[in-house]
Amino acid sequence: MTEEPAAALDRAFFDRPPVAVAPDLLGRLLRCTLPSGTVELRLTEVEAYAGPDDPASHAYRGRTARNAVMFGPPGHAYVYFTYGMHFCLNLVCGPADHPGGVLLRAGRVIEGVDPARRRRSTSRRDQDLAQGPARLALALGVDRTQDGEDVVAGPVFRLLPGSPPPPAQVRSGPRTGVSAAADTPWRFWIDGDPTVSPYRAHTARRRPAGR
DNA sequence: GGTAAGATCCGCT
DNA sequence: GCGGATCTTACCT
Repeated sequence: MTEEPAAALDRAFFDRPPVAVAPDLLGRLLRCTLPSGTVELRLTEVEAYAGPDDPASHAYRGRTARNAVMFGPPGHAYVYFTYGMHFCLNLVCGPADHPGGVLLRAGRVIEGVDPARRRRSTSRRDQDLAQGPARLALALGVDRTQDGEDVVAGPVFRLLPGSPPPPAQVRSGPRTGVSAAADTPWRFWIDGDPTVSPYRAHTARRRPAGR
């Protein structure tokens, strides 16, 4: 009686533009298996980032060493380091000549609460464990080591069908923390879910000391 | 070689 | 609600 692993989403799932993939990711299950523990979460908030046409996308200025994975095959993880201390996890999607991705902004941990809580020592409630993109990456144990990992059938990640919410519960709005293309409603979330991160408009960084 | 801004989070007021 | 932490990336000279 071997337990059959649940069927993963088809690879063609990611062979669509980010704006089409993003809302379709809501309610899906992402499982991450690492030596430090296995964590599975239900995605509740995502953001789409397109390619050269999207000034907010890391792919906007062309291929670099950092964003090379975005220009590779869809269905892989793009992990970047930001603000000097945080990692964020994206899923690469769209045709190879239209590099894009979906930022995973929030989710509800449904398995592996213990390892997630160990990594998120400051988190008080279960709903806070993956509430926000950097928190989500930390709860899963993701860092740059996972950059480029296969999300469909890789040893680390596995994306499962899960239970998509009814269309009426899917909401959209401006992307968070983005100064460019702020009027593009490419952030999608499950309405009323407590794990969705609070919206915060982009705030300009204060001038360095010394006036 | 220097510098400014960044797909953020947390603690304090 | 506001500002500090902390460092990588990319653009400018």
